[in-house]
Amino acid sequence: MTDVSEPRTGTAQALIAAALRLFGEKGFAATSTREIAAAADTNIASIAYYFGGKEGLLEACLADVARQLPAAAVVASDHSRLSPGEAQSALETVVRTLISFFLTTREAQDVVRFILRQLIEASDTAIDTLYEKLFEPKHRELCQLWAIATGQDPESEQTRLAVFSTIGQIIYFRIGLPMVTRRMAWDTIDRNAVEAITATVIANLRAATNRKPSE
Amino acid sequence: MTDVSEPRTGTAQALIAAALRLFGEKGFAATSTREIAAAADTNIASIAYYFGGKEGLLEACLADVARQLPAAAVVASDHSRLSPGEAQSALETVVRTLISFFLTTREAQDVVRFILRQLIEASDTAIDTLYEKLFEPKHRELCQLWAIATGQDPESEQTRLAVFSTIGQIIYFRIGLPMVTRRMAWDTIDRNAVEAITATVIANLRAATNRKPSE
DNA sequence: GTCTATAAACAGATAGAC
DNA sequence: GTCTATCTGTTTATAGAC
Repeated sequence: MTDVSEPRTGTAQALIAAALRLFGEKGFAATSTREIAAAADTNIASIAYYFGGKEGLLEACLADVARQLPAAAVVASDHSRLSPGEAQSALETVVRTLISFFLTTREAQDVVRFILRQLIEASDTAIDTLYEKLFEPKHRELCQLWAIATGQDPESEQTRLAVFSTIGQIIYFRIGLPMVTRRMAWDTIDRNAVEAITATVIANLRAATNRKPSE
Repeated sequence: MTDVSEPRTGTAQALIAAALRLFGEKGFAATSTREIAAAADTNIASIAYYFGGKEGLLEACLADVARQLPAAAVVASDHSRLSPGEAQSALETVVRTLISFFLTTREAQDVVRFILRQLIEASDTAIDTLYEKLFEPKHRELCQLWAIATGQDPESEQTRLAVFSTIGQIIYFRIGLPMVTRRMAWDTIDRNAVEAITATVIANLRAATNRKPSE
């Protein structure tokens, strides 16, 4: 078992990719090591060899996600000099990017499913990893944009919760997608569906950021 | 194995209650029948006897939830005669009820966890059950209230998605609770926490329903 | 209806050949 | 590093006594 902090290659990487997909699809407990090994086109013994066991493979998946994803979700390089209008635009861009990432990006689908599942079934330590590496920095960034756009305090309770409620809508449209598609009578998530969802969330965002700070 | 459509008693009911809790806590695959039987204070053979197997017990849990929950989540008896203001009030009451149900109701916690988990890991048939019995009727009701409050068409794409985004915020505050509590530095979900979340969602709701129909 | 004992399949981990 | 074969424990399901 090699260092957890550096990227993998070859068989180890194939195992992580396969595990990420299968853990996301069926859950950790429901996925067998035999299945993972077969999907990675190797043998079960290699899981113990590289990761010490099934549990170690899960941790490696978490580490992999925590390392790769922040780079793919850059908001902006420097917020401090933005005008309120620019901050609002930046917020809307983030919303658009996140929605299309969550709903359409093929390559990211495995990662998204994996993360969402971890959110529900993960242990405290796994959640700590996701929170510190992924969630907290991103949320804090959005709070700063929100503050510039609205003139509020970036770390006020109101701002933090408002950002959560915006993120929440996006995440829900992914988690509740089976319910949404049935209710909307969509058979696929095409451009129009994504655009309709985006329009709804952006409209809510605008309505929320236009609120007076005193309200 | 008896009829799935009628309520259970005695051992069968104890098994359903235990399974509901354990499936919700750990997931279907990670929960063993031994564990369920022990929690229900009976033997593993009784699961096969009453439900035909572990899978049958899951279906019985779904049926149980689908039968019990709609009764506990009544919105209003008759919407048709409400004024826009009354409809708005009814919407806000639903939001308050749902948030306190999702975040604080002790007795409902097992059911909530079970449903949220099913939403992610369930098979198509399980999702169909949840959708038809639980989700669709409730969503349709809320769309009617939304329509009265805003003057929009209750079945327009815009209305249906707006209702989804409101529900989404509530559901997310439950699913993402581990992240929310960390970010908000809450150690428990007390009255103040629930009130802060409620205020955020209600403020978003008001901002959304005040939108012009043409927008 | 309830329960014990057990069968048959499967899990994750590992020893050891190459 | 890779792989097969196997060990050991656990799983669900079931047979059969009461």
